[in-house]
Amino acid sequence: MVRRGRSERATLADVARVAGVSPTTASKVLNGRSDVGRSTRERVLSVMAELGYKPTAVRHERARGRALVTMLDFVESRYAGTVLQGILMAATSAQAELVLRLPPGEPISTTRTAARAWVDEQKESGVAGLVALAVAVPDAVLLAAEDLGMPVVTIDPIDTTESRVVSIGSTNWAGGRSATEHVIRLGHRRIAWIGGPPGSAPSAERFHGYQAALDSAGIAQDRALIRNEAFSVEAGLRHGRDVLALGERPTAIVAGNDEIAVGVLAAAKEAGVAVPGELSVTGFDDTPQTEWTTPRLTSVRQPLVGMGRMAVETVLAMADGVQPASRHLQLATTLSVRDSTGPAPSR
Amino acid sequence: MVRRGRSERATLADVARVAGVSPTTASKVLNGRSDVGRSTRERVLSVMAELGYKPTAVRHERARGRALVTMLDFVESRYAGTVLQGILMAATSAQAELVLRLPPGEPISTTRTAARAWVDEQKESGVAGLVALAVAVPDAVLLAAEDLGMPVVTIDPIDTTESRVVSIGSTNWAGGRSATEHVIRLGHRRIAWIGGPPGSAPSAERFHGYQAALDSAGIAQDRALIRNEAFSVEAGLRHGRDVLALGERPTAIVAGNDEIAVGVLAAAKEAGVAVPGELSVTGFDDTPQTEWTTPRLTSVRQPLVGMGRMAVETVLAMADGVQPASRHLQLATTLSVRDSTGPAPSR
DNA sequence: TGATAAATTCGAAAAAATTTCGGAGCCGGA
DNA sequence: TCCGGCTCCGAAATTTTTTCGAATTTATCA
Repeated sequence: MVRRGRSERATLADVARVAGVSPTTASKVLNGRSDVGRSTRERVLSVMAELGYKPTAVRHERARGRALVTMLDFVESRYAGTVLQGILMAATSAQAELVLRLPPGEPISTTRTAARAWVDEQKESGVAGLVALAVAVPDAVLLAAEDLGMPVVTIDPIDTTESRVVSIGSTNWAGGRSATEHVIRLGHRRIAWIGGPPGSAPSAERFHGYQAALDSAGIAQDRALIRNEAFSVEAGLRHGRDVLALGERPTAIVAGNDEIAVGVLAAAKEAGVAVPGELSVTGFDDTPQTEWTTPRLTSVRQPLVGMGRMAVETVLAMADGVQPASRHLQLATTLSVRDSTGPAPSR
Repeated sequence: MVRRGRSERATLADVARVAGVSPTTASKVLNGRSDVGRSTRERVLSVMAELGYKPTAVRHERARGRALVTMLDFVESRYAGTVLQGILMAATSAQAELVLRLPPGEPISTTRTAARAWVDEQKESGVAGLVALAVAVPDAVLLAAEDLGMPVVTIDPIDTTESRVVSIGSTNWAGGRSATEHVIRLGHRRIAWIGGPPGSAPSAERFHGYQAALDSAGIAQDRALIRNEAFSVEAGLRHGRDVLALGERPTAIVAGNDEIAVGVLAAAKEAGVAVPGELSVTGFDDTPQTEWTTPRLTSVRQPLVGMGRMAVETVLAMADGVQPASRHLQLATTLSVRDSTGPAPSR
């Protein structure tokens, strides 16, 4: 009366029969009752696994689709929004659920066991992998994830020293270099750098690209023309004023991101310096703002959507057991040349 | 055989008897099956509450945490990003999972049964409610959600005619009115309106606020000064040029959003019209751009984060059975006065 | 407009799962 | 050896869920 062709699903009674116990006992095992002997419990459990028994009542069929957790701090920026768009699109087309999370707080990020419990919980609820967006994923969580076999991919990690984690970024170095080479090709020789916070890895990488371009063009670096403070309009404005007030002022300024560049444009306007006539300015990120600054801003475009997409694809592949070709993937940047850069003024 | 003194707990059968349905139906209500009529469901639910029926075995957890689905089309805008930030924060503090989704596609949005199956699926995977962000939620899905008792809240719904759905917005009308009143107080009398797409509800509401302010100040509307096309810099630029080229040009322009306002500013600069000396301009949305336009843009600030937060709180409350006070909630806007508005030129 | 198909809604019967309660076996002490 | 207390299990009763078919309403088409 049981193995009828129709009923594909194993029932509790089937499990009980195979395990040689009563349905009652099987039910007790399922519900974690205490009045079941250890060996009996184990036998029942193993039969359940074998028959693939699913508590009918517990309709937690995660089998439908995989879930993916994305951790991020702030959505409220175009950067995060755009990457998220890529993540969302990729997740949708891979038929994976996308769960958003703030990074875990205190106890989890520090304690080893708490982290492990957290990851375990994620796993339990069907999460196939983690995508961390521009957050400092704490070591504890990473270790736990690794131990439990949950793939983690970070996008633009704050702290890139951790090489165990798969990370995805754009070629900040190449981007910084291409922006700088662009103005060098336009004849500029006195080129300032105004970057983001000294601790920021992306900012540092972009800066190194700037340095590399200067080096290979045989241009000496001038300390006075190099600033690193913050990714903000205010910082750009302040350092822009500063740099333009120098006795021998630069003819080009390479900014660490678009906001800084906007600040620089404001400083130039203040000082009555014509852009691009007397000064060329480049940004980084190619945010929509670049289209309606005056003049329109030349900027390095990061493949933000592509980064999100790549992160999802990588995580899902890892969940399937495919190791990525490289632990650190970089997508190419491109330079969007607009009106804020021009030939160096002849003097 | 039922009302035994010993068994204090009401059983499903008791509920069914009191509600005048079969135990089968009561069970279906308990499990959110779709084949129960609306009124029957409500009756059973109320009897359950009355008798204090508790599912004997608190069906395998579920207690872990609630999940919330947010549907959105595009994350890649500051608007969506900011609202999402509020949603994420509120969801986190309510210990709810946040699942992101693109709006369901073809078969689901049209077919009745497909929509119902979709909602059912959501429900089974533990989703407590739906938040739809600036999307046109198809009727089919809404109906299905309502039938199955899944709360839905829309934020800035594209199509506000649907009054059954709880929606959250900002006071577009009041915002449009306050911006217009602001310039009226500054002495302007000839005030243009450049808004978004004619079909857009928010745009229309803002426009009506503009009209109301003119009316109560006793200023006649001038057809030539009213434009509605698109929420874009280009549209703002084009109509800005147009309006400024009029014989008797306006001394103030109220724009439907910040992008349009940016376009207007560009048009004014082109035409050599001083802002705010000869022309006052207001935007709508208070995006960060407003801070670094020249001059800095006066704009209506929407409580975007608050809207996200409110949506989550409302949905979760509804999931707990609390009906919202109103089916359409509006959060107040405030006017951020900056440098792009000034006294009307005396002539 | 009428007929035909499809869908909705409900319940009886059957199946599945859980709880109650009692009993077998197993100590250890009297 | 007998007794009380204990653990572990299952039969029966109870509760819940599922299946499936019927009655009714709604949509669709000729």
